[in-house]
Amino acid sequence: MVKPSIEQIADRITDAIMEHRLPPGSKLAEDKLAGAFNVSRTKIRQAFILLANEGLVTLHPNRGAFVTSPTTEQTRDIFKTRRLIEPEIIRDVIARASSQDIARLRKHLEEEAKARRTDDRRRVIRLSGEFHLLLAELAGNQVINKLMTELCPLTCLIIALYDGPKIPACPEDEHTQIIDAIEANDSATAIKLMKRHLSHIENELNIDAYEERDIHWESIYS
Amino acid sequence: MVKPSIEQIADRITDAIMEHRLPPGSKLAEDKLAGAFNVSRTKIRQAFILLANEGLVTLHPNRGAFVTSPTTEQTRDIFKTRRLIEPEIIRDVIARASSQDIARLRKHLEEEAKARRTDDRRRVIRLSGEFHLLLAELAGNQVINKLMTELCPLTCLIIALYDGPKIPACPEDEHTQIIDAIEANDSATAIKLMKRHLSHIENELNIDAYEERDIHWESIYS
DNA sequence: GTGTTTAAGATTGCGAACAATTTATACAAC
DNA sequence: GTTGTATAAATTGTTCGCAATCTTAAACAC
Repeated sequence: MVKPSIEQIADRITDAIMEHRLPPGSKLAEDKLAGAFNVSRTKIRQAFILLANEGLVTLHPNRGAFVTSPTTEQTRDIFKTRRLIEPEIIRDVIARASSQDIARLRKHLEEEAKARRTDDRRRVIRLSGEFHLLLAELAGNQVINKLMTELCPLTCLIIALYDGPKIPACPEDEHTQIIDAIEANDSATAIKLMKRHLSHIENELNIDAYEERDIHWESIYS
Repeated sequence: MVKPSIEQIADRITDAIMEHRLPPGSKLAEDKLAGAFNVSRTKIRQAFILLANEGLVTLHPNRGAFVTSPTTEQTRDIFKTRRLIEPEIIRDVIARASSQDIARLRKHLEEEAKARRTDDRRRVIRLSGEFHLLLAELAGNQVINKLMTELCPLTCLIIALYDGPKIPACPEDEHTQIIDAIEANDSATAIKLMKRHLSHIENELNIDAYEERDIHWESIYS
């Protein structure tokens, strides 16, 4: 049995967070994870450093690692950034994507639809996020791609925190419409749909219910 | 003597890279750094993980950590991303910045000018980068701010690799003009100037081999 | 019953020691 | 002079143990 690398450990934890198996606020005990992955605590700590740098995990000194609970400010910043970046991704995809790439996107849509039909909610959430990751990959900008690989899991975390009773992460047909517009080289429409899509997700969140999560102690005791 | 945190170690190394005291390709030996910072190798390795995640350092398994030598593709992606993001930063700064914030920017321009007058080239390079970081900070978007704190040192690295014979990282007056336009709430002009500014930097680069120098750790981290 | 103090237990932070791997050196062969 | 190989040295990768800190629980006072 070969031991996993730090990145592999971080990826496994990221997957668990994206699928909501590790809800926001979960304690990540070093010993438990070291046992689960069959490695020493050192490697777990190193994986935590990676995850903390991406914002998925928050480290409290001497107290341990916890799955981040994004604040409303972070939520706003994340969606604002995605609305800035993903239109650019679409422009690049339209400029660069081959027919094979479009086929990959279509295949991904199939996977999403299948997961939806079988009511595999966790899989739906992850695949919805990975649709945006696939687009970022096809755009061919490594900097933006890396940024998206951080923002997508964070968005999943936000959905876990704030999502309404029956909201599926991303409405399926919106993804399909975006790909239709991309395939038609209609960047204006694709960008408009993407922006609307992101706004849909953000607006479906009921942030008000959880406003107590980001309390400004300074303003209270000033 | 209090021991530095992982982040402080990473920041010190980042500073050294930004000031071109650690040129691209430099080997970062764990023992040497552990001695320089008076900590165990464990913390140095953790700092490396942070720096590698930001792209400043490249880890070669069993061979060690090296200051990254950005490729031409990475250079293109970094500048493309900055041209996308920094106009948005300017919009936000114009929308949010107080007169105090403008004063901070003016003060920074003073610092830059002073470093230029005293021919402190390393300081000029770093301050030029930090001007963009200050703008990002004032924009108030933590996601974008974090991205810029990664892209700026990388840009310094690129300048170290590819800069021409006598190009000062950023022409001084361009920064001043951008602030003038921001203070006048003229976002169109400020954005145009910023894009032109970034293009200037990118276009001044010439693709040449870099010269590897010997590094004296004691003098750098005394 | 509520709240405080104290002690035991558990967890994290750190560094030293050991193992695995690479790099440097010496030397022989061609 | 170069190439190849074997050995030694140096460096990285990992584990383990100990100290510091936090958490829990029990004992105690009110």
